Amino acid sequence: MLLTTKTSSTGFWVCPFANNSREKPLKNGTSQALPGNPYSRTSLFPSSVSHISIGLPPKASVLSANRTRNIRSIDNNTEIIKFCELGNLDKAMELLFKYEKLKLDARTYCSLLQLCAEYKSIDNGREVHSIIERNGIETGGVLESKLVFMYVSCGHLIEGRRIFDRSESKNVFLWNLLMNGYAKIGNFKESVNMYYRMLELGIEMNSYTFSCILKCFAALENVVEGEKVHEKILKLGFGSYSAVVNSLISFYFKCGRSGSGQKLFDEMRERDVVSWNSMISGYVANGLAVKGIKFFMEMLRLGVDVDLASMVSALAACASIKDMLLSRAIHAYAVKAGFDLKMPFTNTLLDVYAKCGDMDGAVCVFENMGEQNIVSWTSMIAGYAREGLSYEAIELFHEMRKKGIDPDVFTVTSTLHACACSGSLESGMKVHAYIKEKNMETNLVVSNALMDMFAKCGSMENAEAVFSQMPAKDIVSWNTMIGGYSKNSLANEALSLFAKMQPHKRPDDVTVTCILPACASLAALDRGQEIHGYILRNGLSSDHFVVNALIDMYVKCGALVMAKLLFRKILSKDLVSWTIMIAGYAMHGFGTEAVATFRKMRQAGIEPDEVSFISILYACSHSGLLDAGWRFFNIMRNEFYIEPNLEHYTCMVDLLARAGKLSKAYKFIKGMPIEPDATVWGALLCGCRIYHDVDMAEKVAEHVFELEPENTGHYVLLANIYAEAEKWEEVKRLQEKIGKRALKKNSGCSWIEIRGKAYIFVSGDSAFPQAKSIKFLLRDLRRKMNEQGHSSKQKYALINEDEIEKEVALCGHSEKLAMAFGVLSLPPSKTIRVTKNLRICGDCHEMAKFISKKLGREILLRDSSRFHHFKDGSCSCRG
DNA sequence: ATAGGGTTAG
Repeated sequence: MLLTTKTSSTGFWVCPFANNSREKPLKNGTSQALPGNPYSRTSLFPSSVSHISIGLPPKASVLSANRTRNIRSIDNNTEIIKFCELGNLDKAMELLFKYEKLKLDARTYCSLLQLCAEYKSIDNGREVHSIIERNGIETGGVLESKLVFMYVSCGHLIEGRRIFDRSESKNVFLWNLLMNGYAKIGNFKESVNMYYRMLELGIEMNSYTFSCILKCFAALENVVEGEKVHEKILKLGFGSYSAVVNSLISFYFKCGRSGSGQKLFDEMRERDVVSWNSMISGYVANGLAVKGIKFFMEMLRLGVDVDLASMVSALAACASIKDMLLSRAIHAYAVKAGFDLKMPFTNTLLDVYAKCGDMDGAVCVFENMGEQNIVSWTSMIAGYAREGLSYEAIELFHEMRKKGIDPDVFTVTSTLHACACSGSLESGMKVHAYIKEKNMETNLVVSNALMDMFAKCGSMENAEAVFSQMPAKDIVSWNTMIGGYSKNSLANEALSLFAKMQPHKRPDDVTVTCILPACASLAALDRGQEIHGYILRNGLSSDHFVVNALIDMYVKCGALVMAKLLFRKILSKDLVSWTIMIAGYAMHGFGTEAVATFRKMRQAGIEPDEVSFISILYACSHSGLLDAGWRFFNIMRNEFYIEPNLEHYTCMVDLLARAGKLSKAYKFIKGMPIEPDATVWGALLCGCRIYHDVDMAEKVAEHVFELEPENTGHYVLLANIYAEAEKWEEVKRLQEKIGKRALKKNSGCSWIEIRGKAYIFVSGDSAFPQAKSIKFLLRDLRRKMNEQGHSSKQKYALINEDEIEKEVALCGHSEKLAMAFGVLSLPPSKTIRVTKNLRICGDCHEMAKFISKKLGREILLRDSSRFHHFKDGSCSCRG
């Protein structure tokens, strides 16, 4: 998950830790009422008629045929009503058509509409409606209510609303009905509008009204308005209605006010099962699962009748604390109580297994539950995704579609998560196509998940496309984009989006952990400090992710002292905090301190992982701690059973090469159990340059060129090795090769931040601020260096002839220009902090040392691989 | 005649 230590690339600086490998959800309990919830209390088939279905089995048909004979003599109204009571909508409709022209009783139409509502049969409902209209039946009063009820129940709110609006006798029942209808489809704003309208018109509200409006304000997270409703409830004397108080309790829990919920519960005179259940689920939703379980236990102790909801909530609590033992006990209890075969229960049980990481167990529940619904499938997908089994998750997504189950928003977000984790853009695109097909892009959570998937698959263009067309963006949307830019090495884009965000949304803890890596990668210390200020002002510094990101930022901006200070202040340092600090010491050339920190980490009982080993090996190689390096390499393999990866090998080769053990390094590479890449060979090539081993360099270069033929850096390195050995023929040959391949050289660029503004210098570019004074200063310095015997060694400059000319004219590389600019622009007491995208060149290194001595300035230069701290004529990298 | 608690997500 962490650190991408490519010592030879700038990738190293692009945030390791802070990126949002923080998968914690931002808000809990924002579950919205989904339309068509199969578990609503109003069962589709009332228990009295549950054995009769619309498509009648043969036996039942005979039965109803007999009945038809028996009731033939009875009048038309009674006849239809009889069938309605039996739940036989088809037959009732048949008769209705038969007597279409007759004016039937209002109560007959009412019965029919009631049945249509129960079966959610909009087509039949519309037929009844039109027959009523054609016969000119007076629809005032009950019939009108029934019509609205039918439309709302069938999910056709607009038509229900039309009748409601025209109605002259709007009673509180109808108001409640519509308000609830809007709430059910998630249109809480319209419910709230209706509530305010009721207030205006002075309509007498009842307990149903309050239950509904509290649910809406909870969903809209409008605590203030909800509290006003609370006052009204007390004033109107509804404070003792259990349904109302229960609604209040869940309202407070959903708004994160557990204390208020608890207080209401304590003060209740008569608690019913729903009150208890609200407490369990309330605490679970607020991350206090143990407290939730305590309420469940208390119910059992007091002999309160637990129902399905109690069991499900208790089980959900087990899932959130991953308590398999307790969930087995609850499962056993559920078997006794007969809840174990209910869909919500099995689904939750499945989720417990999945959340505990036992996917085999989850599969077992899934296969044995007989019938699976969309929740079962989604839990499986989410489980696989969490376990990193992305392939399985994506497979299930397609499988459920084949089985005819339509994935919903929950399903697609889980699947997208799987695509994101595995970085499979292709699968992600397929899910995107499905989302478009189902018009799900309008859903905020879905859009956020889509952007996250695109960002993690490295396609910020696609993420941007989704982001820009979102009508409403929440904090997660902004954080996802900023984090995406950060992780995709687009630090400037991250910073500019961060700035754009401010007028819309207040940055939170996640935002700052997303933006700090961008500051770190740009070495933008001033910006980083501003954000540190924001963190302090807004009390975000108690968050682990924030503090770690902050330390990482300070390390990478060269403010090691500040990083150490913050690190010392952390009370419970986690693996990431330690690893950042070890890497920090490593980058700054404090190998011994890195080793000591590693030891302290182990003393603190923290187990190192492969990333912390990369850091410590990197520290050893950059400080030349050969023996220590080997020791850690062996500890990693033998004590922690961590198989070294390419990055570990690169560190070891680097370590050997810097120590001059070139042939040993060569043999080491040859003996690697995994295929070495160009970076591994490149580390050895660097060693060849230090020790002027041309023969070895040629051998090594072959491998490097083969693996990365397009990387000019390698050719330049070999050319320099030839030049230093004065093999000019070879140099020329290589230069021709570079020319023939028309390889574009990575142009060097350096920048320096002065009072929050970054000044960028590109080598070969003559347009930069204060050009005259900089050139003058550099020429002067060069002259003084020559006088003191620092001959500007020609070998440093042998890269490319045109460039030499340019650079001579400009008195040097970009880092020289930036340093000179720093000398001119900053007061003498201030450290000059320069950042370079490539490695510092030898000549610039010499000059930096010279400046530090001659002008008494401290220079901190960050190149692509480490920090160079120049002071009193020497550098922390010791050459 | 309508409600309050219960499973899946960024």
